[in-house]
Amino acid sequence: MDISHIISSLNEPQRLAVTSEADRLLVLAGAGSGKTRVLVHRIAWLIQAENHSPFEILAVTFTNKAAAEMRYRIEDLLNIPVSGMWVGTFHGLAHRLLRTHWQDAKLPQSFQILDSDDQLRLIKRIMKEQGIDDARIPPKQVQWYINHCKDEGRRADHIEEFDMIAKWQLQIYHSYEDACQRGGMVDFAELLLRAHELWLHNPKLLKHYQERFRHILVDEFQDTNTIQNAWLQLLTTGTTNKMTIVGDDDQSIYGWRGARIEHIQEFDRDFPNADIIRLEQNYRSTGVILAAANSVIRKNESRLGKELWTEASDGDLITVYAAFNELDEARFVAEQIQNWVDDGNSRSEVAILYRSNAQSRVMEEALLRCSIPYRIYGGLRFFDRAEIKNAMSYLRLVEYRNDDTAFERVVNVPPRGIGNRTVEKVREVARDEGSSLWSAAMKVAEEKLLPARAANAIKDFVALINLLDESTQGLALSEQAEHVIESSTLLAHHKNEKGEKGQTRVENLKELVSACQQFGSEVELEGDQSLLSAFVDHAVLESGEGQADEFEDSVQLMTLHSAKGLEFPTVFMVGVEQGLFPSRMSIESLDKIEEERRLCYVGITRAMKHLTICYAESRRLYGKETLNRPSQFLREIPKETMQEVRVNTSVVRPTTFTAGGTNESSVTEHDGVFYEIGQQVRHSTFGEGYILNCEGSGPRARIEVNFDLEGNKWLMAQYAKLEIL
DNA sequence: CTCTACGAATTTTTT
DNA sequence: ATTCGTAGAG
Repeated sequence: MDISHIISSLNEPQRLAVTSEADRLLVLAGAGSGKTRVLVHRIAWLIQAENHSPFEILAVTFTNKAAAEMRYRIEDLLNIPVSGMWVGTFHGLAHRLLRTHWQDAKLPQSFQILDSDDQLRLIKRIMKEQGIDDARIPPKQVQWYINHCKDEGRRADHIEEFDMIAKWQLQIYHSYEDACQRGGMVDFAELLLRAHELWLHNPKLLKHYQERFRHILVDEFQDTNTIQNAWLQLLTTGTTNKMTIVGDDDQSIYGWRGARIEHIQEFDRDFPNADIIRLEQNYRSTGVILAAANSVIRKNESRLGKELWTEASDGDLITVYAAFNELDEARFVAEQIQNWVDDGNSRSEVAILYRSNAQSRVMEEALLRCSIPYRIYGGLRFFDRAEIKNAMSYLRLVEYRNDDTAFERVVNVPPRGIGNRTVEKVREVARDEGSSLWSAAMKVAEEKLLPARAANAIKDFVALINLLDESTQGLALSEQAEHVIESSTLLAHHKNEKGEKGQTRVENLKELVSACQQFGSEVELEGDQSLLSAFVDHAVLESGEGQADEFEDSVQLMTLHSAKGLEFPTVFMVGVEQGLFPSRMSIESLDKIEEERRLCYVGITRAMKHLTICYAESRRLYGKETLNRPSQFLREIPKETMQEVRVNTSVVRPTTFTAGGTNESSVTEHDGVFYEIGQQVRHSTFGEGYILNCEGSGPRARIEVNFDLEGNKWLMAQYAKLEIL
C-alpha cells in the first residue's frame, strides 16, 4: 500500500513524530506548528503503515469539536471510515465506560448526568436543608470546592479539614455525594473520578482496556487535571501499549479550573523514558508577530523552552493604538475593519479578542453603528438555555419519572400554583419514604397531605406528565418533543412573554425539535439505551454552539480563552491594560501572572498577518470610570516590532509605555535590589502590597505599590525600604 | 403563591 | 451597567 502521502507533506520533526516508535512520546508543539496535523497523520500512519486496527487506538481531546474534527480529518486522509476507533473527550470516554460497566461502577443503569447548573441547584437545596447560611458560604464556592476535590481525585471520606469554613464545605460535600448516589446522579467531575475508580478497583477490566488500546494519543495535554492524568497513568503503566501526548506548556491557560501545567512539564517523571520532539517551525504568522510572541513568553520562568521560527517574511509591524477611552477604542477598531473590508477582504478573516466578556458590548455597538456583521463566540450555549433545559426536563420526566433533577426544575414551570411550600412538603415525604420526588408527589396528591388547592395542583401535574407519556407512545423523538413542548404549555408560556425574549425562546424551542430530528437520523445507539435517553446525555455532554448565523461573512468576537486553537489573518487585541489584562485578580501572584502571559502569547499567535493591540487610558467598567495603565505585557514586546498609531493627537497623556517623557519600565533597581512589576512587597507602615509600576533607577527610582489596606502609592525606593516577599 | 422592587456582585470555560 | 437572587407586599 502506498503510504508516502501520509508523510510526504511533513517537515522533519513532524515526520519524526508521526513515525516514532517510542513507547512514550511527548510532542511539544508550538502555536501554529501543525499540532493537529501531526496527531492526525500519526494515527493514519499507525493504521496504514503499522497495520494497527482502528479498534486498537484511543484518542483523547478536550472538546467535542476537536474530537469531531480529528475523526473527520483522519477519515479524509485515509479515505476509509474508522468507526472502531475511540475518539472523544475525557468526559465522553468516561461516560461511555460508565454506561457499559454501570454495575461495576456501582451506578444504577439509569444514571443521569448533572450539568453544572443542575449541580449548583442541588448544592443550594442541600445547604438549605442543612440550614447553612448561603450568605456566609456562597453555593458557588461550595460547588468549586467539590469539583476541585474531585478533580484532585479526593472523595469526601478521604478528606480532613481544620478550617471552619472548609469543615462546612466538606460536610456539604458528604451530603452531596450521598444525594447523588441515592438519586443516581453523576456530575462532570464524577464521570472522571468514577471511571478512574472503575479501573482502579477492577484489575480485570483495566487489563482488558490496557490490552485493547495499543496506542493512546492525547491532545492538549497541558490542560489535563490530576484525575485525568491518573487515569492515563492507570491505562499505561506496566503495559506495552504506547502513548503519544501532544501539547504546549506555553499555551496552558486553564490552571484556574484545575489543569496542571506540571503534567506536561514533568512528563518524563510520570511516564519514564519519554522521547521529546519539539515542533518549532511556525506556518501561521509573520516574523514580526513571532518575534513579539517569543519575546513575551520568554519572560516566564518555568517553561520547557521553545522558540518559534518561520520561513515567512517579517511582514507588517504590530500596530499599537492608545485610545482615549473604551468608546474610542471600539470606534478605532470598527474603522480599521471597515478599511480592511473596503480593500476587498472578508470580515470572517478578522477577530477581535478581549480578556473578559464584559468588553464585548462596546465593540458590538461600534460594529453595529458601522453596519459590520459580527458573531460572538461563547456565551450561553444552546442546551444551556433555560427554555431548552425546561423542555428537556419534561422529556426526561416522560422517559423516567424518578428523575428528581427534572422534577424540581419543571414542577412549577410554567407557574401552575405549586409554590415553595408545596414542593417542600413533597421533598419531605420523599425523604421520609426514601423515594423519588415523583412517587412522593403521587402520595401527596392521593392522601391529601396538603390543602385541597395545592394537592390538586400536584395532581394535575402528575396527570399532565402521564398524559404526555401516553399520547407520545410510538412517536418519533422529534414528534415527541414537539408534542411535549406544545402540550406542557411551555410554548404558550413563552409566547406570552413580553418583548423580544419570548420570541427567541419560541424559536429556540422549534430549534430543539429539529435538533431531535437530526439526532435521530445520525446517532447509532449502543446497547439497549433508548433514543431519548441518548439524546438527554448528548444534550448535557455537548451543549452545542452558542450562536447560529455562522454562514454570513462576519467579524469574530471572542475572549482570548476561546480563541485558543484558532487563527485569523487580522487580529485585534483590545483592552490590553494593567488590571484588565492581566486581570486584577491575577496581579498579585507570579503563577497567575505567568498564566496571563501565556494567554497573551496565545492571543498574539492567533494572528497570521496583521496584529493590532489597543488599550484605553480611561475605561468605564461596571458603571465606574477607571484609569488604567498599558499592560505590562506591552512592555515585553520588542519596540522595533511595533508602531504606534495616534489618531487623537490632542490628548495629552502623562505616561506612555514608550520612552518619551518618563522612563517607566517593568523593572528598576536601587542599591542592588531589583524591583519588578507584580512583585509582592512589605512596607513598614503601609503593610503588604504588590508593585504596579517602576520609574527611573538608582537614587531616583520610584515605585508605585498597591497596598492591600492603603491603596496605590508612589514611593521613592531610596526611602521606602521595601521588603520583597 | 406570584409578582415587583431593591440590593449585591461582576475573569477566563468545557465537560 | 446589568444581571441575578431574595425579600416583602399583593
